[in-house]
Amino acid sequence: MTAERPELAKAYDPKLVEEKWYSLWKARGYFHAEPDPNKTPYCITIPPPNITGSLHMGHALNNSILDTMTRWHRMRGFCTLCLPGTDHAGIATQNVVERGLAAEGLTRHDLGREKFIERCWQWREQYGTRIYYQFEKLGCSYDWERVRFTLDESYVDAIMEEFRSWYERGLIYRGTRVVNWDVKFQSAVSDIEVEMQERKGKLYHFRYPFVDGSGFITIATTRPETLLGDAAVAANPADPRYQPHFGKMLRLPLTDREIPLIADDYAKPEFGTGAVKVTPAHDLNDFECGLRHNLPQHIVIGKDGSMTPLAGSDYEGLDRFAARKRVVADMEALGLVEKIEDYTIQTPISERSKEVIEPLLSEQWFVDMKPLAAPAIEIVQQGKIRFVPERYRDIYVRWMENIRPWCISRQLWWGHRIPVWWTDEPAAGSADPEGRRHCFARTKEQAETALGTAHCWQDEDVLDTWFSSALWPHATLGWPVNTADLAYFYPTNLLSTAQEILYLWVSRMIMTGLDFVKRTDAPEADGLLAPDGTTRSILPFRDVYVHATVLDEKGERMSKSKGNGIDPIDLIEKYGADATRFSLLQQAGKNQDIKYSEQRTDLAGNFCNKLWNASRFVLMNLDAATTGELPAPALRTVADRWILSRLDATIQQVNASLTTYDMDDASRALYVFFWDDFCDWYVEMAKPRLLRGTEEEKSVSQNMLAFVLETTLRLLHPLIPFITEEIWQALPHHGESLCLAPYPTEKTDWSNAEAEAAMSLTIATTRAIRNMKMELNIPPGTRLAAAALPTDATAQASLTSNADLIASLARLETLNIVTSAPGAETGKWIATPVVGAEIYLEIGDALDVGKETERIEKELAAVTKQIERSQSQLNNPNFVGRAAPERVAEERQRLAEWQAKQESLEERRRLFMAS
RNA sequence: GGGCGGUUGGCUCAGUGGUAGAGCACCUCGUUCACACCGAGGGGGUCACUGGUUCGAAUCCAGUACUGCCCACCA
Repeated sequence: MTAERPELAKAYDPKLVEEKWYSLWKARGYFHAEPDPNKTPYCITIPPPNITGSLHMGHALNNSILDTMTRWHRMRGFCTLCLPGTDHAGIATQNVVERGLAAEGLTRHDLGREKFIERCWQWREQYGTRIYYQFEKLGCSYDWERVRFTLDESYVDAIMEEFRSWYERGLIYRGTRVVNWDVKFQSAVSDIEVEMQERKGKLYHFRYPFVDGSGFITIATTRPETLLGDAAVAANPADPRYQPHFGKMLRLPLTDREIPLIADDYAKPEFGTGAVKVTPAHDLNDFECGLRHNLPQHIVIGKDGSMTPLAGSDYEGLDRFAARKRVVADMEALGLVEKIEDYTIQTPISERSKEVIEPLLSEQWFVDMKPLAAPAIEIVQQGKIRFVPERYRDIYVRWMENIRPWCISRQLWWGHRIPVWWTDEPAAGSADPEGRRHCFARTKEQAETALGTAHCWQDEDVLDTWFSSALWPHATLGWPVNTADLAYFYPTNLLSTAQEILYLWVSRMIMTGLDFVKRTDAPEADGLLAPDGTTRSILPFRDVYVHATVLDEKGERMSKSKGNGIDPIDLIEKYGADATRFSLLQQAGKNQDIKYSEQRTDLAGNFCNKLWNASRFVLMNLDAATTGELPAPALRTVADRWILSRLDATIQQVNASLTTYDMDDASRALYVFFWDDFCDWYVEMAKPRLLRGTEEEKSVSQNMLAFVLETTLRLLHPLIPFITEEIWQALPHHGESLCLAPYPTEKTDWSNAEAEAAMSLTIATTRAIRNMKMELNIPPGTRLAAAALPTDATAQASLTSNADLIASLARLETLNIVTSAPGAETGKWIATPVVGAEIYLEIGDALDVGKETERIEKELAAVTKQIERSQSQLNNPNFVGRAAPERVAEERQRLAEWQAKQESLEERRRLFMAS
């Protein structure tokens, strides 16, 4: 308990509050974690943002969630590590650096590989970590002493080990197949980095004549330029239109080639003419079809997107789109165009360059994913990795079951160069004159030894960025070295991410984790028994939370090109980090997307302001002797017992909601408790004793307020860390920072049904009186006398003990608890029934018979409606016979209450009619 | 084409079998002791549609419509 406590400024200014705390927390090392055998570990390795990135709304949402979970566990006493880092982001970074070069009129080839990579590093030094500063602004309590980057030396060791292992096991292999080719980067990109867009195009119907002059076949295509690479025309074997012609040769127009008409069930009879041209080098389907029929693979489009010599001298060197026009024109000149239709084409676009992807036959490195996917499916099906929301589990499994080989080579410079060395000299003693061989090696020396020759060179390509991020959870903790961190913090607890990288990233982390991290003494829940039967393959994380996508207020995806993005840093500047976090957490539940509007943050800021002002009120009424210790039960008023009961319910709700990642429920529970229960009722009920009570009453009230507020701040801190710390420091408290204060846990002895019932009668009575005054336009300053006629002994007791309280809340002169209705003959009072009592308000000459009759009629109508509903239910023999008996009794009770109310209203109406 | 969501007051969303809710917006009132970024009171919804299950459906089931997202090699 510190005697000297800082004071709270009069007005809440998030900027002043937030600036000082982060650096203090960081300097004191609260966020740094070292393995502690006396504690349970809790670990998150945050999704590493690209070094090209700056904070966007998705980051803000995800990191608000991650930090809330981190702070919550730290306060609960876990040894808590949240490890930050960044991703080198191959294509994205190369893109920005090349753009920079272009501004200087240079290309990467002007610099050469080495100099270019130097430029990338410079860029990374300059801008690559600015997002860390933005995380700090958001309040993220990450361990900055453990920052990792995917090109760190130790991280590279992990990637080399991954490659070596898969290479030696034959899982990594060299293959020639059609890949998605990005002509701008001149590199392969993965299926996942290709987005399909609907674009307007044409469907061209071309005639291919038979060589023997017996007519022609019409085929349809959206890419006429690929005609030049056609190796066959296929039709379905069951298609009677083509059955007589299978095996006949066709003359491929614009070329001197003859191609066969083949039978393959990949051709669908119902589409177009039922005949499809086959271009094995430029279409994945055609490629596979070509393999089945041993067709030649004519590469007619080159890596730069222009036509190759194989396309013929008329076309060589033309850009693919120019070649398209030229082919159409030439076909028209030959009279071989049957028709051209408008057509919507699903066009593959490269996510990074936005260029149309060219499917292209090329030689690449692949990983065979099937054997890696099997355990990754099993562990999820066994429920050892929990997906939240659950629906993503099935989506994951379905995708994993259909997994395809992963092309991991990229023809880029920025990234991890593939650790494979080549030579064209035959191995010693080998009879094979075709000596092209390769081996795994990290250095030329190793390669020379392995290949047995000095004449060798390293593969030019680099690895797909996701090849490195796939190792994130274990590689950041030290793998392949079995460090103390890895032993203690792994498996990690939570992976929270956006749904679009479920496959790209999450599934691959699961596969690599299970494949590479194995332990002999691991508990069953941490993994799968490995094939050797003595070790267990360890899962990388226990929970996968897939957060919502943040859309704009119209429900559209935020994007730079649309210009509808919101910069979270602007929000933090304007409303504060606490309001920004709270507004996002309030919307983060099991929903698939969030329609965000700035108004939400403004409103969350109002909540912070309310918190500030209510705290200021409490603080200004404390004195030096206030300890903030909970007063003994005998000293607590019914209101005190009530607020503790509400507080306990809130503690339980918040802890339960955080366990299931229902941030929205946790936020709502805290909002309602603080604003409605604490501010609107408890503080108002505390005022008489706090401001005008005896010394003892005052002291109990001060300690109650300080205690409840301090507990509430601890509950709120993981969500809104800055403002809660600022206020907490000004309150009586234990410890040096709220970051390290214990998180509230349920206190079942606070739960108090009796106090809740008594307070709900108090609140209902207060509302009834306020309502009567308002409806009859009684000037607010008027102090009236009121009476309450309880319907039973319990109500009698609680009304009697709370009479003064109600009088104060409802601004009455007095509230008398009576045993019979006040004299009806005066006609100067009005009444409202509540559950448990009849409330009378004496308004004397202010009574307006017309208005009062109107008020009674309105209430009667509502009551009558309820009675009718209730009666029809109770008159239904099926309901009485089949519904649960408690339910029927409850309905009877309810009906009785409505009827009592109706009776009293009718009685009142009669009196008014008479007067 | 396949899969998965959503549809509740003017707006944004809670509510998963038993009396339709919140915040904002709207209307009325309020400058005495934290907060007008506030307080008090009020109006406003046949819970998208159709059918089914049930004593009883916003809630469960089937279908329809609209809408969004993810996946996919139909020329």
